[in-house]
Amino acid sequence: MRLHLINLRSLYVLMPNSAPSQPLSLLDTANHLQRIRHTCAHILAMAVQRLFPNAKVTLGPWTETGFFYDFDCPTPFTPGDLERIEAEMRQIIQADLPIIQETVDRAAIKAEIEQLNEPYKLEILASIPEDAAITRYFIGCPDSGWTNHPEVEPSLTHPVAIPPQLCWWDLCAGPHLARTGQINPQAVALESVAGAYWRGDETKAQLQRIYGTAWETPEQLQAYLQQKEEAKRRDHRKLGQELKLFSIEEQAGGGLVFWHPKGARIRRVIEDYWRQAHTAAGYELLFTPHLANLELWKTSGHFDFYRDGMFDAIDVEEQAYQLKPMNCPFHVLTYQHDLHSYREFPLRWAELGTVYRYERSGTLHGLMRVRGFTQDDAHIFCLPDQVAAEILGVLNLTETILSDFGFQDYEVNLSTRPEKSVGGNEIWQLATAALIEALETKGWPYLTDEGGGAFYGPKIDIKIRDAIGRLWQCSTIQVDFNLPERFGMEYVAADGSRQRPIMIHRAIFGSLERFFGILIENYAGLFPLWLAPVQVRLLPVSDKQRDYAEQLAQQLKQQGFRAEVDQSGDRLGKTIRTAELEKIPVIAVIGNRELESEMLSVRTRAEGELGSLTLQALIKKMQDAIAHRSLI
RNA sequence: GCCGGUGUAGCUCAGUGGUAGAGCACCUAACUCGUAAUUAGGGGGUCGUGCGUUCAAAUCGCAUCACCGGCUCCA
Repeated sequence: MRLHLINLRSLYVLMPNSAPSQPLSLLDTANHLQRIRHTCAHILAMAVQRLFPNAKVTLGPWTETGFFYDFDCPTPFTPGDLERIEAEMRQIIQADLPIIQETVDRAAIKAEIEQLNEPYKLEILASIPEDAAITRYFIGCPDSGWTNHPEVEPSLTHPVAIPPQLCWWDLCAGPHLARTGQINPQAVALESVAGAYWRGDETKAQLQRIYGTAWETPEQLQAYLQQKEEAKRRDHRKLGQELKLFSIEEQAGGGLVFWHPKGARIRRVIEDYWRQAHTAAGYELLFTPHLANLELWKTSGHFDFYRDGMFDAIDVEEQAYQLKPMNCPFHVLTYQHDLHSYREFPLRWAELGTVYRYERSGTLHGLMRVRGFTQDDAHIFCLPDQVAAEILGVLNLTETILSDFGFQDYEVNLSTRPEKSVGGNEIWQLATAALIEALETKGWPYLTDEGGGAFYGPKIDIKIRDAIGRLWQCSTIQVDFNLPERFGMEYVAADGSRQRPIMIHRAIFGSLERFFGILIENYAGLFPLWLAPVQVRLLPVSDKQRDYAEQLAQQLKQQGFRAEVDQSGDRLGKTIRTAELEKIPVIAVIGNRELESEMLSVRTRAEGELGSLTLQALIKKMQDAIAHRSLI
């Protein structure tokens, strides 16, 4: 997942991205942890400049888990450098230097920065509004006569001893701690170095960003590191490999997903469930091509607006054809084939549509960011006064589906009109009001992202919270004024006139690939019984019980279970170990005792050994677990 | 795409200029076994790819592809 850590647009308004309406008050004394982190960023910058006098400082804010600082440094920082920088930071912390705020005069500080040759700081200074107060923060005592870039001989082999009168400063709005010694050096760690662009703009200079984490106590640091380990343990790329769910093949190209038999079984369960749920909610299901004449994409506007995300066109008998990056124009064409009456509305058309988008190589990431994926897409064509009810219907269906996959905690965003957009103000207001009405009827709290909508209409995005608290964006509901206009869509109204329908785009999983990745991580590979690729494995104690085990497996399969017999010929202990490592929910041992008693010795992933059960009792137990979508 | 890192057997990894290794997996044989690894043997790699340096390259250089950590992007 990408964590949006902070807003970098202005050094003077530091705010967590998750709560954009609550900037950190400069007078806020309660945010001790943020002060720790912000001060750590300064200490990091000070340490780096002491060890690497050529490094230019830029800026370094606090984040949700720590801090970072971006440097322009001609030599790349190595992992070994990080260790030395961290050691230097500890020295600065342990020297317990005072941190002193000073309000400065613009012209005077400008001259001072110029003298220090810190071009990025000059740019920051220039971006501070004329009427704003300008402050700097010293680490160490400003009266000591020492200043940045001290004449201390820097050393790359060992930390530089900190003279007590040392001083370093950074242009900054604060807030900070009063002394470096208020930081627990055992609760701070540097994490990684990465590339970053100055001002987040890829046309500007590439900087080196050093990430660190900082907490109030060593225990909190340990807890954070454990959480990171847990996320690593659940990584869908690792589990996907171990559980033989999917792969991405270098020979085929990056970002193209191969669903292996076990992953494909899960996908089929998901798709079957999805089709059933949509049919029940009044949707029709469509199938459309993967490719179409490029003219279609010119008509839709995608060629103008999103060409960068499309693969190059394919020449077909001197006509340009385009691999589809979206399904919507195909649904519009399907609509256009017939003349529609208002009496048919709302029309709800859904498709598991596979789209292909050009994503830059560096952005590809397992199942989360790919170049070919299947959207659980749908388009609703309706009358203006049906929009709010349709949106509400989508919210209800979304809740039903997501909660059946174990997601009950959502964060909802409403995104309004962006600068670059189409359509009249009136219709934007109408659509936005319909989205709000639906959200309020549903009773879901939401955050508003002003200007975050699509160019063609406002949208609702729903993020789900997973088992370890991470948020994932999946569902999206968008009102579209653009496509009906561009394609000249019409319906016949009650008075016989031709009118333009409203179009709603929506996806609940978003992409099947991505949702599968989220499921793997959410369940840590321990899929609930209804999703498990192998639900029950029968383990014959020796070859003598193999035929009997096969008969039982056959009966289970006839009841619709995904059942199989261990064919390895290994000893019992090994077959159990194998089944456990494969995270199979139910295993049943078949030995002579079971053969004679016609029972099964059952062991489940959640409950351990259950003792002897009849086949009927096991079937009942599994049917219950499937009905409740539980782990068993 | 950009910055940095990585690429050796199906998987996880060792191997710093001189005849490619281990564990697991796979195959074969023996054992016919009771709740997380039976024993023995065997097969398997143009060391991501290409070009170069060298008497000699997994090892050094350049290019390229893929992946990893980020940035940027994400209709």
